[in-house]
Amino acid sequence: MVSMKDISVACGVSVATVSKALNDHEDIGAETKRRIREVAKQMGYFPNSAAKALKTNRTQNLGVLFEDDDHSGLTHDYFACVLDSLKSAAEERGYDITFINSCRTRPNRMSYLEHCRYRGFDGVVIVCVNFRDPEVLELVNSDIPTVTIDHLFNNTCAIMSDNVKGMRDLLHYIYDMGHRRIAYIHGVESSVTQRRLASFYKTVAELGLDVPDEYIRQAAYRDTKGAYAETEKLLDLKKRPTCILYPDDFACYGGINAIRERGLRVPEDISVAGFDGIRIARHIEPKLTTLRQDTYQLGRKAAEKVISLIEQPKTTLIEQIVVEGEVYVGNSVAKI
Amino acid sequence: MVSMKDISVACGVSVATVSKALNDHEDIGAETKRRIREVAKQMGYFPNSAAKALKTNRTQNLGVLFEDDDHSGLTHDYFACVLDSLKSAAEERGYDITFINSCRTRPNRMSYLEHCRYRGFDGVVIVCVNFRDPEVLELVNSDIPTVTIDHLFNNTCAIMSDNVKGMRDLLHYIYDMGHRRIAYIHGVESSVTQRRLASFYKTVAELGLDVPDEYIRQAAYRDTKGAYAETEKLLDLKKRPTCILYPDDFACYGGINAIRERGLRVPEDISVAGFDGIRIARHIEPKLTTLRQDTYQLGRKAAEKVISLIEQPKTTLIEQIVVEGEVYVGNSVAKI
DNA sequence: GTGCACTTCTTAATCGTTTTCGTATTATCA
DNA sequence: TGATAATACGAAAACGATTAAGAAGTGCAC
Repeated sequence: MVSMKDISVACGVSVATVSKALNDHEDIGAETKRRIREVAKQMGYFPNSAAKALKTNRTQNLGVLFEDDDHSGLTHDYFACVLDSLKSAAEERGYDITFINSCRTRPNRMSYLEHCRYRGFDGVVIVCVNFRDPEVLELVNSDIPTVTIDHLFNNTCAIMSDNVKGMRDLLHYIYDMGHRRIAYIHGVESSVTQRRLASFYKTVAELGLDVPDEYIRQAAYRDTKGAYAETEKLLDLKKRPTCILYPDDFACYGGINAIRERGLRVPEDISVAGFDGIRIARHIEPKLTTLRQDTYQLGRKAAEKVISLIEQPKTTLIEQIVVEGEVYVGNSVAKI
Repeated sequence: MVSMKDISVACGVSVATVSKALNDHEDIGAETKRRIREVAKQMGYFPNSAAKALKTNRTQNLGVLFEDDDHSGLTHDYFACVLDSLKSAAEERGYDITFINSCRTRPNRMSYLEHCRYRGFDGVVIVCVNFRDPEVLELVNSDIPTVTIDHLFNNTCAIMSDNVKGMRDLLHYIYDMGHRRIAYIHGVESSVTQRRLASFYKTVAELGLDVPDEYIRQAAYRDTKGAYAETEKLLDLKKRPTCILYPDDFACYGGINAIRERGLRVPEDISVAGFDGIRIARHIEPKLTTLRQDTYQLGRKAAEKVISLIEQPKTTLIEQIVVEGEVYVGNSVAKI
């Protein structure tokens, strides 16, 4: 590794001068700057991030907390897409991304916050995690700039997919297709679920629909088995729904299986709608009608926000940024 | 941040003593060690990774190069699963994971190798990248311990999914189900494709099957449109295949769509098989018969290997580790 | 009592930067 | 001409750790 020392020798100046020249301080002569920079480039110089971090307390590195109870974080299409977008946006701005270690089994492990301090992350993005975890709270309440995705704390920035509008739009579409008996198998307890569920109730009320209690059921996210089972119960009702909403696209396929196994067709006999808009759902028959969340913007905004919190702490608002999704019209909801 | 200095003051010893106590050097008295450790824990001490890295030239951080031409790295189920497993295995051993910046558009950007030196990665894992990229070659040829996944260089360790055996097993299964006219839509040029294709030819020869040239077609990985188009051509043949192999599960659905649009059924009229074993393929009808690659082992072995290259450079062999997959029997291949 | 070996701890240099403060040189002006 | 200001650079400390080398203190043999 070529260091500033090497450059200073080559140029016959001090390391201080080299440092200042490369960082464009104004007390270095134009010609000297030029020469130093040229030599630096030619010698293939790049700074040592550890030394720089030690001195400046800045690492240009973001920590990403990305874990899931059922260990499906990275393998979860929605979150993977968000992360991918987050990564690109951060890299464009010169920040790298490191995972916050979530291994719980190591002896002498650090808490999330400790790990962040250890690595000196300039900021943190929290995705798809258990937001009631005390360690997450500790992190959120620390002085490290933090952005959460799809969860709202009162003292951090949050990037939220607009689940309220999303659910409303989806319901309106389904209503417009003629459906009046709409069932909703919602996800398990979480703020996202709450939002969607609240929006569901509000919207059906607005639309003047009658939704019997048996139409509201629950299955975990991405749980095809659970969705299958709940769908069966819905199909057993004397007054069947004409359309069923699922927690997410993945689970929706569990429901489709249940429907088809009874010899019913999707969407001719029963319509279904998902949530998320995972890629493959556009390539499999029936193409899922679903609320496609804007993962690109979610990831990008998260990166932008955390970086602005880092670089302009004063001027950056603690706010909630909402990203709208859109109804993707497949062919899983029939016109009736 | 509490530093060793703080602990040394609190304990009335020198920082050197603190450092050695915490690192369990043997020239520190047992009682002193105990006291120092207790105080350290109580004060909430954790080392500063930057300072440590600066001094030791070790970061306990792995770089992961994870990019794709079509920018589908993280959103690609197979690679996402590999990365997830890699991450877990690395974290269990105390290593963190940072993405090697692959943003090509930044002014003054670093090459992959430069970025690795800048961050001081102890080792690197290369996944799903363009292996002909000169920057990748530069990285591979450097002195940084490197492990590649699914690609073989002659001077690095490689973790390979056993595509040869995989293809053979899959073909044998299909053969055993009675199929004699088997078509293969293979992926585009890559070492993985070569291996699978070679294994395909070898196996059909062993089985004494006649495979007309029109049965061998090409479509990009994960390209449902391409797979759709090539499937149509196969269906147009006077002598249709009874079973079609696809580059991967995702593409397979493109083929299924083509088949169904002709009013044919899968698998009753035409059988299909995928490759990869992505999660959702087990939940959608027809459940794909596919070669399920062992992403858990691939990621895990990669982490173990690169860490052993780092920690025991002398004793670690430059080798090729092969991870076998298994035929996942769905119901997309009919018995005939 | 002296010498020697152990054990246990300290001193001080070092890693590659950044940054404050000081200094030498030149320019400006009364 | 001499004082002052502006410009361009350097010396040195500091960030938080590691580590080689050295220095006390203790115990033991003779």
